Amino acid sequence: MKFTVTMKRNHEFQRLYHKGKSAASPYLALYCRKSRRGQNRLGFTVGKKVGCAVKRNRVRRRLREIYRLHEHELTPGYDIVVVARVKAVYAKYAQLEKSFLSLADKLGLRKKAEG
RNA sequence: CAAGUAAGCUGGACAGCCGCGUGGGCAGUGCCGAAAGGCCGUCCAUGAGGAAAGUCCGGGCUCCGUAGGGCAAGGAUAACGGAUAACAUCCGCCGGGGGCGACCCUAGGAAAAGUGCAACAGAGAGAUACCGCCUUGUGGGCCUUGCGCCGACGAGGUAAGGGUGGAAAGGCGAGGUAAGAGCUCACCCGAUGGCUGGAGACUGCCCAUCGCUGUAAACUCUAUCCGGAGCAACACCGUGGAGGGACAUAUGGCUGGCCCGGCCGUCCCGUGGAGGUGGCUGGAACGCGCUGGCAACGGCGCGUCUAGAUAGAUGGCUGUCUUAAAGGACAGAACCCGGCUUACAGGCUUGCUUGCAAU
RNA sequence: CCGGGUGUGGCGAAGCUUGGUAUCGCGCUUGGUUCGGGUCCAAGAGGCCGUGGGUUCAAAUCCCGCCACUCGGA
Repeated sequence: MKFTVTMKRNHEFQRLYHKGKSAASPYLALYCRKSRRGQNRLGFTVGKKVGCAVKRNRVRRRLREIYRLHEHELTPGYDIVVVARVKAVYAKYAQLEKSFLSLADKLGLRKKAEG
């Protein structure tokens, strides 16, 4: 992921939950906030409620893959947090992908489609 | 063939494209840096489990404490013999229980060291006479006048029978007796001691004595074992900050109109928050062969190196094959080992038992 | 990684130490009182004591395994 660093600190997540814009679907919740950097910062939250370690890992890996494949479509300069909900465990990859893209559209993160 | 029982194996394979962690190589006069080095690119190798889980035991390792050891407290374990670094694990075996059987289950020391508890029911729960049975005394009733029968009150004997209970104090039979009673006898059961066999627990067509409620996963007693904490241990580096010392306290800067006042420097020592590095994987290791042992397990030889992350690397798409199905069994290393417990779609192998059929 | 606590009618709690009858408050149902409702009075229903085993004559209670929730420390 060329234009992205990961977010690790708890207080960074807390700031986004309180001050960022948000959008939600049955599978995911998305928080974002504009920053002054030239690159995006990305964080994932997969709570214990989702399931055991294997299930949490599977969801997180799928979400990271979705982000990686669509990174070039997003406008840089945002902090983004993706929160997985309980239903995400039972969702297929395509459903998660569709859900993520529609949420990104809602928050205006995607570049205008060119051509 | 069906039903069952025990043990073990497996937990998809291969290929392509994009992407990730670790280790190594190469290259660009690429980028950052004073340098060491780091980043980017590319190639190669490698990359979760049988339970990695729960964190229930045992050990290694590290630190703390301790001259060395003992006692107490607290905790754990509990037939016997062995295996092991050790264990509450494993193997063998004994006793008890279940099953037609293969086989399975078993916290299995001491109740005669002492204390406690045993509700309700029942006459009575180491203690007993409620009903009953028997003997006898007193005073009645009846008529068939007898060594008669009936019931009442009292004194005593009895543990056979009744009912209660989880349990009534060895069981059954015979003798015996007023009625009864291990009171006596035969058989059986149990306990203790001796003898026999066994390494031992234990055992027996043996002998003697005795007949004792249950509960210790109630307190307790006996024997054995245990110092405490845990890789967020621990060691090192450590912008800043707080502390101490040395130099300088002249000039300068900031606050300020000016004076007074306050703050600001460099080096060393030491503490050590955030963060970083080590600890970090070669080990009671794995595979094969030979060998000792009934087995657990041990010995010898040869070969192999096989995750090491730090918000945490295995994902996405596609094809082929095996398959009834792989799309969705259970499930993700976090210092490392030995066990235990729990979860698990299915598939496969072997031994044994019972039943049916055929030979 | 280490250590502790809780689970009992619909809700909140006692009972567990020292085993034998599951109790209390609110709520619920029915009846009465009232013109009607509340209050009050009387009666009643409702609990595999989280789950699976074991010890015991007998387990909510004692012991072991598991599940869920929760607290503390490094």
